[in-house]
Amino acid sequence: MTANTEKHKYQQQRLQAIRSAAAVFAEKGFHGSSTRDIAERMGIKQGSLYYYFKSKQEALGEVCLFGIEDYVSHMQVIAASDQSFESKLMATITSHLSSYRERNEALKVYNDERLYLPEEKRGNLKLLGSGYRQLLEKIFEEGVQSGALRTSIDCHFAAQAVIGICNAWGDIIVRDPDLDLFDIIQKCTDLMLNGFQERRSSERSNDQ
Amino acid sequence: MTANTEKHKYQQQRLQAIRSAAAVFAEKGFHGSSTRDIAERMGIKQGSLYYYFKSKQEALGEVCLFGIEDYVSHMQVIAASDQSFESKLMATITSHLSSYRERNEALKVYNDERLYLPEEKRGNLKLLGSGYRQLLEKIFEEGVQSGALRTSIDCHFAAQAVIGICNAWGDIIVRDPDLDLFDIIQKCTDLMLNGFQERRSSERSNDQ
DNA sequence: TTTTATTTCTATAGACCTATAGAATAAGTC
DNA sequence: GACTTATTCTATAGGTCTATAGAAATAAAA
Repeated sequence: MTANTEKHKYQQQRLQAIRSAAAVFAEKGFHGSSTRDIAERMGIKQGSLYYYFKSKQEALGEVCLFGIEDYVSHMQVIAASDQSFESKLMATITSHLSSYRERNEALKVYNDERLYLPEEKRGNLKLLGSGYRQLLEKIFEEGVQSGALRTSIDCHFAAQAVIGICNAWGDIIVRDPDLDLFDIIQKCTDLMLNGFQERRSSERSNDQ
Repeated sequence: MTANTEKHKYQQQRLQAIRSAAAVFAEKGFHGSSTRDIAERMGIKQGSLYYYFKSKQEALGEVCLFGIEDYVSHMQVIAASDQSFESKLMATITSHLSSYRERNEALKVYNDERLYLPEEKRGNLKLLGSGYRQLLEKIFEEGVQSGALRTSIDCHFAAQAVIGICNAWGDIIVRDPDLDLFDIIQKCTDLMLNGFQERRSSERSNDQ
């Protein structure tokens, strides 16, 4: 019984350490946090933390990975599905913003602090992150081909814009937990699809 | 002559100190930067910096203020003008993104590091920042009234979205100075007005 | 030149921080 | 219980950092 429920206690505690580090890093930033802060949050002494991490920087790496791993894999599921473009876009936004709500600290740390990782680790994470963006870009390309999107749009720009707006709202969501997540998801999706402008029946040609 | 060109040398050097602090904070974050880094960048010794700042935190406050003051005042000009909604929106995006290009470090510092300021100073800056957002919100409200925008849009959401997307692209612009600023400005404006979706002549009613 | 004011320097106190080493305790196994 | 392994603790070396004090240098004024 003990073997199954606790596995090795080490794994549980290490996960706890990652979560604590995520919370502290999110609040104070990587350099503004001390290993004492992290240890205290999980109820152990500063020195004991090094039983779980070789260094503070390794902790940052684990937090960043923890922050994006399953939101990237979720995107793979969305991209592989055969829903309409509109559904895929909404699913992407939903997934992205929900991640902020649920595992908010770690994702925020990934966005804001990953540049303090050593070159190599940052490279690995960058692969994950740009994989995410490329999947989204592909969804847009398919949207263009299927006729759901205007042919004039720049899919790279579009993917960056979606990610950017999700991160911006994610930041706001993290700070204000009372916000209606679904409302924001709908409005973001609507913005991406339709923009804010009233549609005129008469086509204007003086675009600029 | 000396009185006019040099004023008191103090003011020039202090401005130089603010710029140096902005550059260093933008690169390494507030807590990741040392006063030695800042001093070295302006060619003086660490201790000498305290002739211009009472503390490192005061330096951060000055950088943040420097970062947003004229981009806020520029927004006041835009809001008070009597251009069309489309022009105002584009002017806003242009102003915002150009700020990133020109005074990029300080504005980035304002966005990323202001939360490390003491309560009071942060409050002052928040007033400026939310003044900016309210002006933008008002532009949207006028757009709705004039019929340029759909009546269903949430102006608060819209303003946050514009700011969010500008900051997201600002971050990208700062890291990649080769990007075509005007191209991004146009695409952002187009996204906000029209979205990505192809316009159908037949109106669909199953919106969701 | 002498005097005064401005700017920068050196040196350091005092605090905090990371990472390590080795002791101590708890848990598991025979 | 005796033995082994896993987890946490205490203590500290060695480093860096902020902020201050007072000397030195430079510029301005008299």
